[in-house]
Amino acid sequence: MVQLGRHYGAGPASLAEIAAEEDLPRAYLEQLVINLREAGLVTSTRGARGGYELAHAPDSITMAEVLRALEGPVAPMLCASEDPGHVGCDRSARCTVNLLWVRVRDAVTGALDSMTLADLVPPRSTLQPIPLQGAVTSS
Amino acid sequence: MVQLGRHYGAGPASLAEIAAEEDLPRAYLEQLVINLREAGLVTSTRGARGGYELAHAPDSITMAEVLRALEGPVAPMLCASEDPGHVGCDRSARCTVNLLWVRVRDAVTGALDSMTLADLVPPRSTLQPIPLQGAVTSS
DNA sequence: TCAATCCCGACGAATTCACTCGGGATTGAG
DNA sequence: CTCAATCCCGAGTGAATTCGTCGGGATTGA
Repeated sequence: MVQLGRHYGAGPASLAEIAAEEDLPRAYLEQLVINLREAGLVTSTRGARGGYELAHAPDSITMAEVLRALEGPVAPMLCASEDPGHVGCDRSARCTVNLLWVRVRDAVTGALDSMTLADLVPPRSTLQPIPLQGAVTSS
Repeated sequence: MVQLGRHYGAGPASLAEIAAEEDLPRAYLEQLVINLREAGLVTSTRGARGGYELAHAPDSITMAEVLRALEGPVAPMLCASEDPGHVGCDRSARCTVNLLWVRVRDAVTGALDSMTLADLVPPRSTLQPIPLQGAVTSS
């Protein structure tokens, strides 16, 4: 997750922390992170004070990698999956629409490849601290 | 559907015909075509010998129009819908991932806009008649 | 030893997708 | 005029996917 990118270089982050910051159930995050670990994108440290860390720098991890790890091969339709071993649909011979999906798929992967985790880690300077519409202003 | 593109200029095609050629249930096609009609992409003729026709030339209908008619506004995630009146997700303020989805969406619409129905009507000369692997070869 | 943390498999509810069903409204042909 | 072909329409169903839960086991620093 993006949260991990923000946290990069500060040691492992526990799921409990991330769950609190992202407001998502911890049990759910566990499932997601399993895929990230198997894809080699994050490393885990077990035991007390353990947690997860990015396996390498945020700007060397493309969103395509992340998405593939979380949701499988990019495939707008099953007949246009990235996975070379995908099953062709029965109509494959006459189905010209496949061309369309392949183009869409390439457009998507292009967009995903062009962004890295670092692009989504908000530069602190330009990001407002979310003022909660005037609740606790110091003025 | 593409089938209608092939049929362009030959008078209305009945759903029964299309269903036979595409090997899809007629009742299902009815549902799809309703959206195409409401979007002004096809016109219908009722009564005996009626059917559907493209409302204008295949090369003036982009696949983006077709897809929007059939599946609603392009939206890889609900927080990045084309529809300006979409609901922002609760995290909208701090969620930088939105940027990613908007880019993906634009890549997709770009690809869809660049193709017309005419691109998917197979040029007869280059399309094999599907030989059914050597069943009736004349050699 | 103990508590924090990761690890893992199974389960469940909500939503979406592809498709069916049954019947009504229109209209050309005989 | 009548009839059959065809479009029109809303409701319903079954499977798959997505998002999330639950309970318990394995590791490890303090």
